[in-house]
Amino acid sequence: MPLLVRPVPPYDLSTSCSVFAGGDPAVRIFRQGVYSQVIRIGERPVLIRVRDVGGDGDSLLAVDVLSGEDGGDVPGRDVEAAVSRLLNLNDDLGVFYRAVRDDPVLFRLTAGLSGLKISSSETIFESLVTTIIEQQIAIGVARRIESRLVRRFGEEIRVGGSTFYAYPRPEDLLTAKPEEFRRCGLSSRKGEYIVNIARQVCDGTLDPATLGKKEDSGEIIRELCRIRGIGRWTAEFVLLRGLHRLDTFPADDLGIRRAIGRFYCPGEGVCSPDKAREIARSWGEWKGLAAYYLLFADQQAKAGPGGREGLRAERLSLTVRRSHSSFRER
DNA sequence: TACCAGGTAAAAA
DNA sequence: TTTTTACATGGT
Repeated sequence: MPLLVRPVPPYDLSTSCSVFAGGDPAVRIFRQGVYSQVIRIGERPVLIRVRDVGGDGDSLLAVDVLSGEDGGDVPGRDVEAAVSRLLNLNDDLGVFYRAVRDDPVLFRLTAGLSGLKISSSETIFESLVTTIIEQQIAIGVARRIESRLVRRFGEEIRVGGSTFYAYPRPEDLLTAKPEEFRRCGLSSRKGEYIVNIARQVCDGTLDPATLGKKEDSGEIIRELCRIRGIGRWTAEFVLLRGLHRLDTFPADDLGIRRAIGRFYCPGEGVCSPDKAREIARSWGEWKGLAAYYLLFADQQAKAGPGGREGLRAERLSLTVRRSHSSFRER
């Protein structure tokens, strides 16, 4: 019997998880309407499979929880909390849509992407590792390197004759050798950064939980930047994905600047970080989520209306657009 | 082949 | 203080 979870509407699982299409089936993937990943409940790794079984317009998620061969049951309430946190099911997008409805670009994009919520990393440590891997290289390349890393260092569980991997914890990476990172395609220097951070978490020098509770995002960014391998760009993405601070706006990010250029200054190419900040000013506490929508829309536009992805996305936006207006009122 | 892609730290100027 | 450079892989 699957666990049923009702997201705060609007929510669209297909759109929100489409970034994981083409992922590694043993690590994290969205395929045929099902999102699957190994998460930890307490310390226990379990495989979750999430699909939408809701009727017209209203999303209702069915979550199958599959333990490894030696495992027993885990509390449904804990799974619900973990999945809600991972997919940010309790975010109220209506508040965001109303906040940016006077911005013509975002008005149009949020209408087409209604129900798109950011997925979070399971832990702050995970978001640190992910974002370091992503530094400077193309996102697709980063994803493949990360997948090799998870397979190499993550705890494995066997479900139905297949193997799946949990994301490596700090203690799983403590003794990793530079050449092991190299074999995964990661530079040995990035490997160094990751092991250093793992060590700091294990010996208590760095306490992600305490860090995450700080009210002031700027203070967290300054603190993260003191860690070797973490610059402002990395810190800001950790705040977005690891701490779900949706007001964080990585203005230096090339992808975001390109997306803003495309939608706000057509023909001018990539815009400057200063210009990006200026345009983002009116988005208030929603700068980060707005940037995510722009990145997403930019990717769609790049895939092109003729491409498979483009066609799929267009069909999707047609089906969700019908229900969009109701979340926009008041 | 060469260059670039959701940067960063360290060396050089 | 500001400007280069090395680093990694894979797509164009």
